[in-house]
Amino acid sequence: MLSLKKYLTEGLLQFTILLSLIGVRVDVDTYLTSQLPPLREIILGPSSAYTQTQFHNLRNTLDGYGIHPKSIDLDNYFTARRLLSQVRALDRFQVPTTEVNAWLVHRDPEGSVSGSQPSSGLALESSSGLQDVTGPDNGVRESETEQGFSEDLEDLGAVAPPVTGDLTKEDIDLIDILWRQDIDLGAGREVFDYSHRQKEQDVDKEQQDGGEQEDTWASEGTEALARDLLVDGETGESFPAQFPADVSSITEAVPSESESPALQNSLLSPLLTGTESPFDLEQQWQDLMSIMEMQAMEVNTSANEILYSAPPGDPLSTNYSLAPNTPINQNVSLHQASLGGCSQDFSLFSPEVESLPVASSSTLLPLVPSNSTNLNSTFGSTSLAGLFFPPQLNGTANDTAGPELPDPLGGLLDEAMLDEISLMDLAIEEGFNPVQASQLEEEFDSDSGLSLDSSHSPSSLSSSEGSSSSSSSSSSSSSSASSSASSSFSEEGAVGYSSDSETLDLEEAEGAVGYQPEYSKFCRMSYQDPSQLSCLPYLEHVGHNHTYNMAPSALDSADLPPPSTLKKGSKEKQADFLDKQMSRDEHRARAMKIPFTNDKIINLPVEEFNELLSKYQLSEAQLSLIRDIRRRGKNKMAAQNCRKRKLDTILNLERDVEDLQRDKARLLREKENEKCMYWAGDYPPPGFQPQAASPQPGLLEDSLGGGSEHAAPRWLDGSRTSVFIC
DNA sequence: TTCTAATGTCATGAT
DNA sequence: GTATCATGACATTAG
Repeated sequence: MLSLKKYLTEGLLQFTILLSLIGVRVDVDTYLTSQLPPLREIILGPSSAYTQTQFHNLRNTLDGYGIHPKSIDLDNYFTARRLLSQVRALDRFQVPTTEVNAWLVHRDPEGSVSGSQPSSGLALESSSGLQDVTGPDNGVRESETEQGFSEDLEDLGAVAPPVTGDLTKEDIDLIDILWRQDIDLGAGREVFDYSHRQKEQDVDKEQQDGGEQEDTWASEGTEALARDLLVDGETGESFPAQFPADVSSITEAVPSESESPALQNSLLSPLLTGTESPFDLEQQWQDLMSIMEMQAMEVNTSANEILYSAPPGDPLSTNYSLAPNTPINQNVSLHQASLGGCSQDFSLFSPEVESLPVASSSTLLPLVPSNSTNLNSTFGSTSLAGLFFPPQLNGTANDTAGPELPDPLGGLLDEAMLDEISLMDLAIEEGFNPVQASQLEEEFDSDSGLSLDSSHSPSSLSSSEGSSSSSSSSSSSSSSASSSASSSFSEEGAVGYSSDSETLDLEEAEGAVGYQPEYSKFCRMSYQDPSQLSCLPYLEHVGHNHTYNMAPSALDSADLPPPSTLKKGSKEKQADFLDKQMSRDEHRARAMKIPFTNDKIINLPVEEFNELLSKYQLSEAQLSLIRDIRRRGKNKMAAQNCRKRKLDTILNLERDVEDLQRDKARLLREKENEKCMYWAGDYPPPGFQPQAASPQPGLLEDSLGGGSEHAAPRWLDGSRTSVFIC
């Protein structure tokens, strides 16, 4: 294909140049840019802008109707979706399932660990593992190695290269992708690396031999670690939780680095499923049962006691140097996050982590958890939650979880925050678009009987709707153009073109549900139950507008507080603003008391849409309006798509034209540098010895060999030229 | 006041 | 026949 491209491109250009030399004007741009899509695709490759797509079908295949498959932001979509899917796992405890992916990924690089021979890995790594503990140089070297490992993901293969003869290149690529996802999660390959764990196991074994560990310690740690294993929602891969979801997991996560071999086995067993010996399978079952037991038991206190009762002489306890009153929860998170190359991985989210002390001379692991302040300061910015919560919220959450709070419970992820994460999780499953989180929640609202339009304030609604209906239905221009600008809510999301009007899209969505667009992403739960805001102190300042469906007059006359309150005044303004933001169809829908939002009407698949219609007793007028709204909404989306596509096509054509012009100019310059061509009519000028220029095959008919009396070659059209080399 | 860009809507054809 | 999409044409609105 490449050669074909090259041939076509060069051939056409040469052809064009030759034609232009004989006076035939050829518009290269016309032929090469867009007028011949197949030719263009041959040369430049297929363009999604020219692909017809059934959006409603893709809606199902793309796990929701959030993004258009032709969207150039599809990569961002998947990236964001993956990140959000990781976040959603934070609030869930997921029992490690028998996923073989992790095991395949983390096979011993030497190939000596055949799954049923864990001891071989132990033998291979035992010496180095000991050196890591006792030798400061080695510790530093390991940290350096990890740093380099995480800095260059391509070098990750050196840590645990999947040296397996049976693996194909696709397998290796898949493994690397899975690894990268683990890296994104903050779990370095070492976390899953059998050899690496075996190394730690050796350390622990030595310590256990010294009588520095207790059996209860190990059992607690086993359960803790097992519970800390999460399953990637996207890949199904088990991985250690970086952010413990509850206090027990947090407090127990600290000893997870210094537990007994049984603990290590528990960590390994979920990852070695399918390839481990029957003993390991049995061990895994035991771990699983212990996990189930731990779910019903509160063991954090005992774990803490065990943790703090570690002998002071214990090198590991010295390393972690945890005071009993030290809030360790987030330190633990970071500590775990820093395992292996995770510290660098977390630098993806915050470069501050890179400035952390990587390793001390006596530490086995690069991150020193005793530096609680530093770690806590970085946690807020490095946590995944920080990716999705505004800094303000994140900062507040960090404060609540900071070391200044004596209660270690205060550092946990707030349950309400986890609810938010769950909500975003649901939004992911519906197509990631955050706007659709509101849509999804609206569905919940509808299911719970909390009608969006009618149940909030029916009395005021009727008044407002009456006014709006009279105005909107009578005068088509009653709604401003801003409403149209904002009405692209899930149109953009549904059809995929990520326009610059995301904010406006949100406004539209909020216009439907009555939220302030700025806070829409984080106030979903409060819509159903504002009291839940008490659990989210960082959201208390959010001025919720629950009067969105009230007419301004109703807002004035109703139970509005005195206008002296600036906050309330802004509410009123926002209500007015949102009312103005509504499109005509929204006004009409409210006037007709349509019990669901326009977004639903427009974006639901036809089956669900019909189901929705069947759920309600709607009049003919309502049904007609709903169908009109759906038709107009879809057409609006289509129009936006069409314009966007048209614009993209124009821009692409412009770019192609520029490129081709540049190439053409370059080729002409090169040609002119090689030869100076004179148009000499039929005969060469006197004094010049004609040298038959090498004619292009098929373009010139060499008449020299044809017995012609003229020496000059003859063009196909019969004209004769002489080409002389300067 | 006019022009222009952006957007919504309708009609129509295609799938 | 219906639903949906694509697109040209026109209307409206804001700047």
